[in-house]
Amino acid sequence: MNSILSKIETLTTISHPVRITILQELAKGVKCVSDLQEFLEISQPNISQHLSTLRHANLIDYFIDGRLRCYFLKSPFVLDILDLLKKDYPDQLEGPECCPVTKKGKYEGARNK
Amino acid sequence: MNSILSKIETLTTISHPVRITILQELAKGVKCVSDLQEFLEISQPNISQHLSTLRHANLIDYFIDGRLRCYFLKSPFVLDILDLLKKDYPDQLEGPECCPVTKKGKYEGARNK
DNA sequence: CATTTATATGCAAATATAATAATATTTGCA
DNA sequence: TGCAAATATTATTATATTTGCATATAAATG
Repeated sequence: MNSILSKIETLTTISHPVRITILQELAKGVKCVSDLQEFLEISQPNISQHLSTLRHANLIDYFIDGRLRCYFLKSPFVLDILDLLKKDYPDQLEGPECCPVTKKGKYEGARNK
Repeated sequence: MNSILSKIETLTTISHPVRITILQELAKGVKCVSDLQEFLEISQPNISQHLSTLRHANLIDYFIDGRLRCYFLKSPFVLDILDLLKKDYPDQLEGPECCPVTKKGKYEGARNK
């Protein structure tokens, strides 16, 4: 789980509004499927599918309580991502002032974008 | 750029090995397309396509130096994500010990997963 | 001005993803 | 046992993404 590639796969997996919402809920605590149904305006089978996707990506797991499946968050990396989603950002970084150096460029200072 | 939804879109956009590699390079400094060609083992048109994707997502921009296009990173959010990609994580969070409370569960302690 | 270099664009084929609908599985309880 | 609740699975369809290839554009060079 620490290779760049597996983290990119994780990003791919979680980059979906429904799955992010599920993960945000699970970050608050254990939830069973019907708890999640109250938050999500999609069908139960669709929720199950998203849960299955997240589980196969090793990001969540569950235990069983009777007929409930109680899901919880398993990935510390995902927790960090969720934090960044809450964070506030300035619109954009300042671009390089002028004369950046790349291998091929001479860059005499013109920035005629 | 500060809504959760636009951040999720950003995640979707960057969740691709080639695009992450491009962004990591740009995080180090300005690069023109042919600089990037040395890192990436894909065709030039394909690189241009990824750059175009990133640019339309407002994550990078460029300025022109002669026939070079000098790309740079524009999104502070992406910088933070790139940092997380380098970070080291424990394999997984500890699950809830027992008896978590959800709306519907009684959870008398059994954790017969 | 023709050619070369750097880069972009458009389109088609292959592939992946998402939502939906229908059905199945498991458990609790009467 | 049998039924209902909670959840999962599968197939199907619709849509999006990725890549390769051919071509286009724009600036520099001879």
